[in-house]
Amino acid sequence: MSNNQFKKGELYSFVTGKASTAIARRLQKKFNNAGLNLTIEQWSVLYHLWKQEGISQQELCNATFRDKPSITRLVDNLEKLDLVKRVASENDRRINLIYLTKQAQKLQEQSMGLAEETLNEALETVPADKIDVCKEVLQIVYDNLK
Amino acid sequence: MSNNQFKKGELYSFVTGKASTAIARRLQKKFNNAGLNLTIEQWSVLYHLWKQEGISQQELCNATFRDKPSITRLVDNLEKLDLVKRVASENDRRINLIYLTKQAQKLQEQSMGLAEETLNEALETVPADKIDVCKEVLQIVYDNLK
DNA sequence: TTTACTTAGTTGCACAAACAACTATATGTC
DNA sequence: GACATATAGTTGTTTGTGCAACTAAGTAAA
Repeated sequence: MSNNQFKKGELYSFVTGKASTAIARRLQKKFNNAGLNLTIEQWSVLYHLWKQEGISQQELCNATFRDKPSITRLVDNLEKLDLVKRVASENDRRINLIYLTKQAQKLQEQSMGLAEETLNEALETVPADKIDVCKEVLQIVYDNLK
Repeated sequence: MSNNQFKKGELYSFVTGKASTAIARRLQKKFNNAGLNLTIEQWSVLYHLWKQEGISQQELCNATFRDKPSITRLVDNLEKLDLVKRVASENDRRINLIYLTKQAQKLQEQSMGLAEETLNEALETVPADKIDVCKEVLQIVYDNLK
């Protein structure tokens, strides 16, 4: 069917995720400037734990689209930063349930504020209906490939 | 002005680039299956060299949105794979001009074909006008943040 | 021409991703 | 219960990114 929207020059940005890379860099800078000692990847794990803590590493894999080794190491580093704790499940000894520390709970409001701020800067001047179309397309892309 | 399009659940995908990550993974798999021993990042450098070779590492930085150390190492690895050569500029001894080897020239058609194929799979079922809006929004995002 | 400044590229370090191979625990079947 | 199989998580290796600090080479001004 060849959806031939993509002449050469346009192919590149889609594959490399120019826009999302720019967003992530901007947010990382905001974290650094605010003295938050936190990577975007670590934040993305906390993001899901703020919604619901006490979930397994496997559930974090599914939520963050990462493989198991990536989550193992992110949880390692978050534990070193004293932001999460691994707690072995009572029912199933294979499973680690991940809980937030008090310190991590304190980070939620500030970091989510910076993330929202970043997106507002990114989408300044973009009309709401176009944002909606864009979100829709990106969701379809993900669904087509997952 | 608070472009409040972003409730919590939607914020995440934008920051993490879910869609572009999925595209890159799919393309990497296609490279692997085709026996192309090439990372997406290496391909993204070749991509610009196929358009114009003999450019400097700094120009590759600008073209690929990477910093100098990243390009240094990508060129290192491409050199090890015998896909590019560094040639010191005659006029300015600080500059390395990057040239493609014959082997790299052979990769262009096949890898670009796989990239196009990937995008067609990603955008299957997405109407052309929506793709256009999406491209437009992503470009604005990039311009707003760069 | 000596000094200061700028630009191009490299190196070291910490962090992260993808893959393969591994351990430990659980489950299902005979 | 003993076996095979599946699932959860870890470790090793290669590759890439971002930052800071560095070297080498070019430029400009005294």
